[in-house]
Amino acid sequence: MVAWLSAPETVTAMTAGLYARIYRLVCTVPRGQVATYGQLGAVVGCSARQVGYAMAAVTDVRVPWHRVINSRGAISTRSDGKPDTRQRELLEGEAVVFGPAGCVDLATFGWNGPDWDWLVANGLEPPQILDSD
DNA sequence: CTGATGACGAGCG
DNA sequence: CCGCTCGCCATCA
Repeated sequence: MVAWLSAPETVTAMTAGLYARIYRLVCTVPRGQVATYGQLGAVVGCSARQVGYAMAAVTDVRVPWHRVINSRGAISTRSDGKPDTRQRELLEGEAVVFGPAGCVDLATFGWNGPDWDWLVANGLEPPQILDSD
């Protein structure tokens, strides 16, 4: 499952750490659902910016990057200042509905987060487990 | 090491 | 709801 690091020699060491976790997490987002940058960042322990930065660096086609949108439920613009139309097409192909404002209803299509088993399997402590006493 | 850069997010008017 | 500012922090020159 590390095929996206097919050329580690041409990639800086960082991609093997944070980016790999982000990509692996994105791969767990089921079809027909969407996750936000901040949500993913909260799981892997980084800011939403880093998640967006990681998505920009995705090259592996197996990573469902199109299921990652911003907190408003809209598709973030690329460096061009325009949203990637391909992303919307892919999501609509998974029965994800866009509202009149070009936004997805996160209450309906929002991802609930990774399973506990996934977190443990990836060596991540479940977030927000504040058992007082 | 220093400074600039972003597929972001929360606030504010 | 819309546009703008500021904080965020890994990455890059």
